[in-house]
Order: sequence, then structure tokens, then C-alpha cells
Amino acid sequence: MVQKNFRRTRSDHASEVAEDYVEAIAGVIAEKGVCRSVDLVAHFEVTHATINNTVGRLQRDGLVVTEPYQPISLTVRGERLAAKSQARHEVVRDFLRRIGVSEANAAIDSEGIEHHVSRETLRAMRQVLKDGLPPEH
Amino acid sequence: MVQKNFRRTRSDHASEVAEDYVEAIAGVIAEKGVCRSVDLVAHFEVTHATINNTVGRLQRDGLVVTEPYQPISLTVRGERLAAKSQARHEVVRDFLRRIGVSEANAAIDSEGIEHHVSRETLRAMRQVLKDGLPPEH
DNA sequence: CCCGAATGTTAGCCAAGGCTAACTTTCAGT
DNA sequence: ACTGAAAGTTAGCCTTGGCTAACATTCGGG
Repeated sequence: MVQKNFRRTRSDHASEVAEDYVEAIAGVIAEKGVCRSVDLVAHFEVTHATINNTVGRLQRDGLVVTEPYQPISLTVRGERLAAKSQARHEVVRDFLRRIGVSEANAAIDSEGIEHHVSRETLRAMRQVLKDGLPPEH
Repeated sequence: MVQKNFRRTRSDHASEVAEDYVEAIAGVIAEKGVCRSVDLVAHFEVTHATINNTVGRLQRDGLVVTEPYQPISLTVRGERLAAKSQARHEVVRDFLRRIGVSEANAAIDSEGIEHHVSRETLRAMRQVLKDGLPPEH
């Protein structure tokens, strides 16, 4: 059938990296009050240099604000994106748990899957969590 | 809780691009006997130059074989990867259909999701397709 | 058989997202 | 108040996966 889904698959969501970062930043802020580079270094297991670089891109794109040697905070847009990502992430994780996936793998897989879940699929997952499977056919 | 899943999330599967390509190449070969660059241009909607480039990388990595101006075929490793990807892709697509996602969105989302599905999650999806949801808790 | 359209290749460019190495700033503890 | 360790920055490099433009090859129809 030869689909043409690739453009759309990749485009609907701002970069996955951006989503992962704002989500992580929001999480750290929720947990410790402020978020510093070093927290992201721990979270993503990449070097300080990479974090710096990426955070610079996020700032350029209007998702975070920071100044040299200062903590990183989210813009309103960044907060909105973080909230959306976190919510979606949680639904996916809970859903995987519900179909019988272990805690550990649900955590891992939901990280990757959340970025590829359309609104319809998210709705379907929520529905399953609430009312179980839809009737066959 | 600050996970460290990113390394693993990304590493379990050879590059997603490689999987998408071998899957597409296998599909074209199944459908038309041989696969040419132009088929991949149509499938992925990127330029000839990009296809050339990417196929070169796949050849370097031992997944495909081709010579200048000749069709592209899969190595044994390439075929194995394609078969695995196709099977996984199909399970994910069918599973999404089963939870109530439309044909169109199941096709799109399964493209993205398939690369992030662990063996355990795949098993859980197959199980749901066969016997429905596991009991709660 | 030969020529133009279709197909494929090469060169050169770019951004994202990684890295190391070297440097600077900040801050806690004596 | 100082100083060394922790945190952050900068410079320079790399690969992947995109692009365009220019060139090369192949092949089907007249």
C-alpha cells in the first residue's frame, strides 16, 4: 500500500527532544524548586556541554529561559508543552500497565511511545483505562 | 523519580531509520520483485540524494546490497530485521485497531510506535488481541 | 539506433544532537 | 577571605539525515 505517513508522523509534535526536556525540567522544578544543568545531566546522561547546547536551542525556540550560571525555568509555552507531555506520558504508562506490562518496561516504553501517540489513540487509551476494551468489530 | 531510561530507550533497536528502510525495501520487493531508489523516494518522500545517502549507510552497515544503477536488495541480516520490524509493526497496528483507533490513525501511529515497543509490551499486545485485557490489578 | 525522460550519483551545504578538552564561575568549608 | 571542587561555558569536532544543483547513466519509443 505504500504509505506516506512519515512527514506527518514526525511533524505533529515539536521535536521529541524538546518535549523530553521541558518535561524533565518541569519535573525537577516540581521536585526541587529549581532546575540546574546538572539535574539534566543526571536525567539524560549526556555531558554538560550537550545540555548547554540543547538548552540554548530550547531558549532560542522560546520554551525555556536561563542566563549564564543561573537556573533554568520554563516559559508559558514551555510549561504548556510540559503539562501536555506529562499528561500524555502518564496515560501511556498507565495504559501499558493496564495491558499487563511491568512497571519497569512501562516506564521505558512510555518514554518512547508518548511522542507518537495521536489524539485519537490517546483518547482510545483513556477509554480503555476507564471502561475496558471496546466491543470487537 | 528521575529515570535513566534514555540510553536504553534508544539503543535496543538499531536506528529507526534502518528499520523503516529495510521494512520498506522488503515491502517493495514483495510487491514488485525488485526495489529501486525511486520506490523509496516515493515511500519516504525525500529526495533521490537523501535515499542514495541513506542506502549507502545501510550498505555500510551490512543491511542491504546494491551497486550503482542497480536495484537494492537485502542481506540476510537486512531480511531478518525487516521481518522482525514488519511483524512488530503489524501487531502494533492491529492492536491500535482493537482498542478503537481508526484505520488511518492506526497506520500513522504504528509507524512511530513500533520502534519503541519492548518484547514484553509486544507480548502484552498480542495477548490482548488474543484474549482481551488481563484482569485488573 | 538514438535521444529525451526517468533514474541515479556526486558535491557541497545545513541543523540537530552528540562528544572531548580547556577554560571560567560559583560556592562551601576551613 | 581563600581556595578547591562542583557547575557551567566555549571551541572544535563528529555523524545522521535532510536539502539543492549539476552531472551521469539507463532505457523505452519512435
